[in-house]
Amino acid sequence: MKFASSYEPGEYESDIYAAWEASGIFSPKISSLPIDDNGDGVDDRICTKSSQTFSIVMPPPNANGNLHIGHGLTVATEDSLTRYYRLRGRSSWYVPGADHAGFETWVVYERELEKQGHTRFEYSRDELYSRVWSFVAEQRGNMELQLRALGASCSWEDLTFTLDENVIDRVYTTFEKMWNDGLIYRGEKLVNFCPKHQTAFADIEVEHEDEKGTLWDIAYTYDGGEIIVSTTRPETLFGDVAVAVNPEDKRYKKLIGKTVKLPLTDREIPIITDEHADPEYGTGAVKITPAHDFDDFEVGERHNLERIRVIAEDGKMVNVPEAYYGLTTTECRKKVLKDLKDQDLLRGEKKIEHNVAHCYKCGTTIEPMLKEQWFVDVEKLAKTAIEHLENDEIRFYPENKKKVIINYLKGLKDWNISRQIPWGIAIPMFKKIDDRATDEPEWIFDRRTNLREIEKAGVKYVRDEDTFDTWFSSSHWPIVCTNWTEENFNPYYPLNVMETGADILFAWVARMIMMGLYVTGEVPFREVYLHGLVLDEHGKKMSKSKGNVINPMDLVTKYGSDAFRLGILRGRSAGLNQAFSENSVVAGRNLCNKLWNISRLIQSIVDEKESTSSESYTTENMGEDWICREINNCLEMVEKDMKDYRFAEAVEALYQTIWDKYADWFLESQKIYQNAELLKTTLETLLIAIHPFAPFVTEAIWQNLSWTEGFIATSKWPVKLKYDPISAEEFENIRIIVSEVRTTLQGLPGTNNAKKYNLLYDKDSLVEDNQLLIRALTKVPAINALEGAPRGLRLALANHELYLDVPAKVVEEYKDALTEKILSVGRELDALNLRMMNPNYVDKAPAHLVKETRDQITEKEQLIDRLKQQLELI
RNA sequence: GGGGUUUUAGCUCAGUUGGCUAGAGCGCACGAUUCACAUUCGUGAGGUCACAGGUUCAAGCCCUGUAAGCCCCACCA
Repeated sequence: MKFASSYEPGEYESDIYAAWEASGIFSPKISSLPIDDNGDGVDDRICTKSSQTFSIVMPPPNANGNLHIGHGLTVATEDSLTRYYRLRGRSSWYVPGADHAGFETWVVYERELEKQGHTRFEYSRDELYSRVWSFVAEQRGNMELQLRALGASCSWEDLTFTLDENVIDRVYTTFEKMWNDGLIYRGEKLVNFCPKHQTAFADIEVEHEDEKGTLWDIAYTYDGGEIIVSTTRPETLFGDVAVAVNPEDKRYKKLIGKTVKLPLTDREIPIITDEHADPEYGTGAVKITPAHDFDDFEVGERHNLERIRVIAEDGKMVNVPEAYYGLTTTECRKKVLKDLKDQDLLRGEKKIEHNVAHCYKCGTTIEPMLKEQWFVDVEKLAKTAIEHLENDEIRFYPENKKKVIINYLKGLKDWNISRQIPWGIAIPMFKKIDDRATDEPEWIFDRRTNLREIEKAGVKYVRDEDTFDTWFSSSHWPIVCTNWTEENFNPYYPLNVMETGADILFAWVARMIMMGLYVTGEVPFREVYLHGLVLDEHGKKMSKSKGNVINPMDLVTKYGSDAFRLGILRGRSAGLNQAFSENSVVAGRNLCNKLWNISRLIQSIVDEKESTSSESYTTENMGEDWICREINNCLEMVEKDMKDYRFAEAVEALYQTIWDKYADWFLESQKIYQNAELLKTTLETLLIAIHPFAPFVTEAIWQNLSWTEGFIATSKWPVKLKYDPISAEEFENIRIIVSEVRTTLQGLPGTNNAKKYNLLYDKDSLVEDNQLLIRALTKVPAINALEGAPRGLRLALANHELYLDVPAKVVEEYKDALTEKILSVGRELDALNLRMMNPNYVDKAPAHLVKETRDQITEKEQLIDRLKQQLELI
């Protein structure tokens, strides 16, 4: 095959991915079944487990949607790790996933139904479930194709969908265990309820926003007086069961224990004391509505108060006087206010700013609603998780997140796992409907959720209509993706690393840790790497409403998959929300093209030399030793950066080495002396080293090169190159000389100086021996031995006797620049001398630093001498 | 209210145990040119490291405080 003059990703990427996939190289090589090769009855995988495997699972993208830029970062990060460890020889398993995304998908589907003029209430739960299933099935596939386009080297036959049978099975097993352990309870609690979506939300799914509101003062009367309470929700007064005042509040001391008449009703309610009442706020007296307010619920618990529900799930009034019955909360508020005013009980109103909870999908105000729900008692789970975290069993990147997650777990409230939507895993609980069977428990666990009714021992039960909170099932992710079981040892569990967004640290990571420990007794992963949000180029959050959303697929199409991966990893570090810049993707694209052309050049040299394939090379000149040293340094940096999850730094090191060192110095030098075997080895080394980040272009090159075999994706991580360190260091002198020649020529008056002036050397074997090379790198027309007295312009930085053969007239024009240079070196010298004159520095600083300073002083002094010689030559 | 985090060149970011004469990419300026690559090569100009104190021989880095931004959690009847 031939190398075109530029790399066109579109021509290679899909074919390459298809070839990888067809060859099965992304499947892990170690079976998940027990192996006992030596017949000692012990599973042989146990001893070598951690050093031989690498496992990572994909946070499942929504099966129903397209990938966004955050997924792009996720894949770039996770796949780089996977490919790196695969090259390092580990049996690597990257398990892909798809999320049924319970609520997200439900919202989309319900909108779809509305468009068709239907509502969910026309169908049974089971009908809805199968309808959404088909809906998602139609959409699925998009997301998987996009993951392939990003180069994700995952094991597709292991793709796990969150509604797969084994997932449901595992979730039921856990639930059953929790039920038997008494960790599951049915409780009447206030939940965040969205009246539009008719479902409860976890606290974490609710968004709080500041809003303008009104605080009304209402008079609650008693015989011979009244107490004024302040409220933002007058319509809930029908649910009031008490008025609370602060025990320290002197104003109301006398009223404690009295009863007052609840306005617009005949009911009498007591005046109680509770810390919750803030004397500073409003009138200091607060109405207590346990069924419709979170704080009041707690006050009610403390004082054992009744909970009166006055708002139904559809957002309409119930359990209220006839005149208000069936009104919406808004209508009811109006009427209550009007009626209070008519009865002269409304004593004032004040505009305030307060924080209101909203549904994160539709923006509807969340109604705290009293509901029977399934809860997980999290106390023990959280406690165990904290113990293991404090025991440093999981390493976090960034480190500080460990503290944050422990802090969260310490204050964790019981977990409401019921959701009132059909799209999800059915809760496997059945309620007794046979009242005569009084000895039987009210609720029983049963896996047969495909049935609406079951019969056990002659008693009939009906299935709970609710489904699980998605986090309940996804907290099993490391367990279900690796097919962990109670019976067999699994070499892929715990995962080596969990990679995900820092924004779901609480919702997901914390729950996976609790669940992993509960189910398997082990932490589910050894390390956690959290990435931040990808912000737009101005550092703002991407959102549809702002119109600043960037589609990763557009970038892949425009610049190639590798360019996207290199670009998105650049300038990014763990846990931080950082801006995205298309420029970085452009730089990535350019690097791919550079790699392509480097390979093209090397292939042409190899062809020309008809190099017979031999494994070893010998270095023959300084540049060759030098590049081996630089490549070794680069490998070391990449290895360390990968261990520390410093992807941006690893990419940076490779970029600098490939471009600045390999292409601009080494390959240029190879235009004089060519070492085909070394070129082959060094190219392979660099291609493999950057393969984790740029899989497609490196594979495309690998397949085009005449001497390589197999896939680069499954090649071996390179060993360090052998070289002569003294020779390598000598090449630095050449670099210094070349750089100075270039700089000086650019600084001289006139243009095209490189072609005008020759370089003269005096008794210098380094320059004499490397004339060709220096000429090629500097472009000077000739390099000659100096004859007679020194002339022209002496090069001062390089510690060699070198002169540019420049006419006196030109040097004269350069004089000012030279004088300025002498002054600036003089200033640096002064600073160094000042440091040495400080006795504390000489006494206290480490000896090697003091010596370094002394050496620098000597160097500067010599440099000034040489610069002065330049002046004298004029 | 609690917690976290950021502030370094025009822009986006490195700077890991204090040794810095503060780096990179992009952008900018100047120069080169067809023999791997204009998705190129060479050279250069850009910085009171947010601010104020402190510790130290030495502070971008450590400590105290201030300011501005961002994120998360809790919550205001």
